[in-house]
Amino acid sequence: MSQSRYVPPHRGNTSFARPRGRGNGGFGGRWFPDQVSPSFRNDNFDISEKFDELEVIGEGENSGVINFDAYESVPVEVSGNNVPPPVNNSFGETELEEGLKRNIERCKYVKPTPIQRHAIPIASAGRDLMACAQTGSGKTAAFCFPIISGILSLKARSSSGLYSLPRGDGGGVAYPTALILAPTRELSSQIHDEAKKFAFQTGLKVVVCYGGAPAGHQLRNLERGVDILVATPGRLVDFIERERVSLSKIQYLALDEADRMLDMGFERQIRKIVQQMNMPPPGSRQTLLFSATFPTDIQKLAADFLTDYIFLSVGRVGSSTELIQQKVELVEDTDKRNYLMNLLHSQRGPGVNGKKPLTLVFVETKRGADNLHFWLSRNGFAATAIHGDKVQMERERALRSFKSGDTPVLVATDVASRGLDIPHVAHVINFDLPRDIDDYVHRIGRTGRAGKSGLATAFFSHQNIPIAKALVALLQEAKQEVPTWLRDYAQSSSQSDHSHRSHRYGGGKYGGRDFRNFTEPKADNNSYFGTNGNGYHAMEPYNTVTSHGIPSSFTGSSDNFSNAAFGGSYHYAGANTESYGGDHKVEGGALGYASVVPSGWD
DNA sequence: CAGTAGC
Repeated sequence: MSQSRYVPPHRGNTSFARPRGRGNGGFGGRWFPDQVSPSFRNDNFDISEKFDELEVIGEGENSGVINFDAYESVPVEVSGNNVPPPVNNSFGETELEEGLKRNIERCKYVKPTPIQRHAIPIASAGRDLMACAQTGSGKTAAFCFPIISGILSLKARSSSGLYSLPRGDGGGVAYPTALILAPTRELSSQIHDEAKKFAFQTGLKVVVCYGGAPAGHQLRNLERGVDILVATPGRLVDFIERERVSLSKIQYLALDEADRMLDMGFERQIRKIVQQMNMPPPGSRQTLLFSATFPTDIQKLAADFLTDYIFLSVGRVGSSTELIQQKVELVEDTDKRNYLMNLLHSQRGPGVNGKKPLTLVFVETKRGADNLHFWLSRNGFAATAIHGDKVQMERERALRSFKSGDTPVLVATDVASRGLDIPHVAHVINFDLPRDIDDYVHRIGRTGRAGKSGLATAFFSHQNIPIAKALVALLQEAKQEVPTWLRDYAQSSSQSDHSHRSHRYGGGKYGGRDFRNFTEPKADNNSYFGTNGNGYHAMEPYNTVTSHGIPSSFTGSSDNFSNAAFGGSYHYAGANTESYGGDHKVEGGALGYASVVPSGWD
């Protein structure tokens, strides 16, 4: 086995060997003892100094030690054909390239999070993947590691003459090998920072492109060569149309916040980039989709981009949230400001290390953000605001000022709701609740990251009745207290989950279910479909899928299913992870069809 | 309807 070959990097002295890791990954430049994870309090003090010593690029804002205990008992669902087994307890077991492993070690990530344990072997095996995992549980590394490792091994082979991987061709056109797309500029920037750390001294070049910043600098970076391009859609399309970037050599495509990227407002751009800009088709590239939420209707859209993919869900979709204490208060619009003021006053005491606790306040509109920011400032609160009508410099300044604690209150629109890893956010306040419950999940996920606890307070007004039902379901799922009045609203409202998407959760609310398992017609003699109850069906996780051939009823029925594979599936509770494979039984038969064999990319 | 996203 490859793990016996793994040789820890030479500088791995034992004082490093303790669980620590990433939120969304990062180097611990600053680190504050974690009030809520006392189990690690005594052995973390040396993170930053060890780190700085290594000169590994800059300051990882998203530093942090993972409280692994918080993740030990999460449910996992995996389905698809021939699912590669997870690794257990260390990155040493993975088949990642040595250069990357060295950086992982430098990052002090000694132990993969659950999403990493499962996703890395799947992605390393070259499989397409649709993955759901809680906010703050380490998704960025989960897709970055296999991509970086994969490119490194391609290059290794290339030097022996097997592959030719063009980078800038001298004609001013950049040919990235991997493309990572994200829905906001700040998130792209964050992913870029992370990926650079992971690719440190490997020779790989990571470049980021997004709007609102001068194009010249980004273009110069592209000209110097790019292996991994991180981008937001608009600027990328611009560069492609100007023929400064070509996607014709793409072998890895990752969509972070994938459901967002395929939702209205982004879907067309993504389809254009992926399907109409010369990118190799599914089967000729590897596609990785990650998010904390993955509504059924979006899963169906996403299937267009994938081939014989594996669906992976770690923890309830839209949940991590047992770590986040959620409160819902009945506050009418006219009372919100006073209520907020009281809340902020009540938490004015010194926070971690004498810093004020950071509070992130979400509002519905850009104008609302400005108004509330102004009002807070006038009332003596050091606040700032971020939204899409601000110029990029202001956006970045606001974020920086919030992270540093200079302005411990940040008023934000949904521009800040997804992916941003801001350490030490103690409290997320939904001043205005979003219309979509998934947005709520992402917003509160700005706290309670990397296994730490957090607090989320929502102001529920009359206008929010449409999401009452979904909110109650979510609170129950996360084992939170549900106010009686809210339960009443939920029962009285005829609204189902959403105004126009009531079917989105298909067969299982928040279940992180693979839609292929409950929307497909049952295949005879394969009773495995539709057996997903609440229990954990103990299953043999791998080598269960051997059959081929797809029922004719599947084949031409829908574009959405053209690439889908229907295969084995397993669930288990995290309690079983340590003895993985020991106590699982085969769940049932499997069916699938021969996957498209990758046939090169040009 | 809001929000994100290029000049």
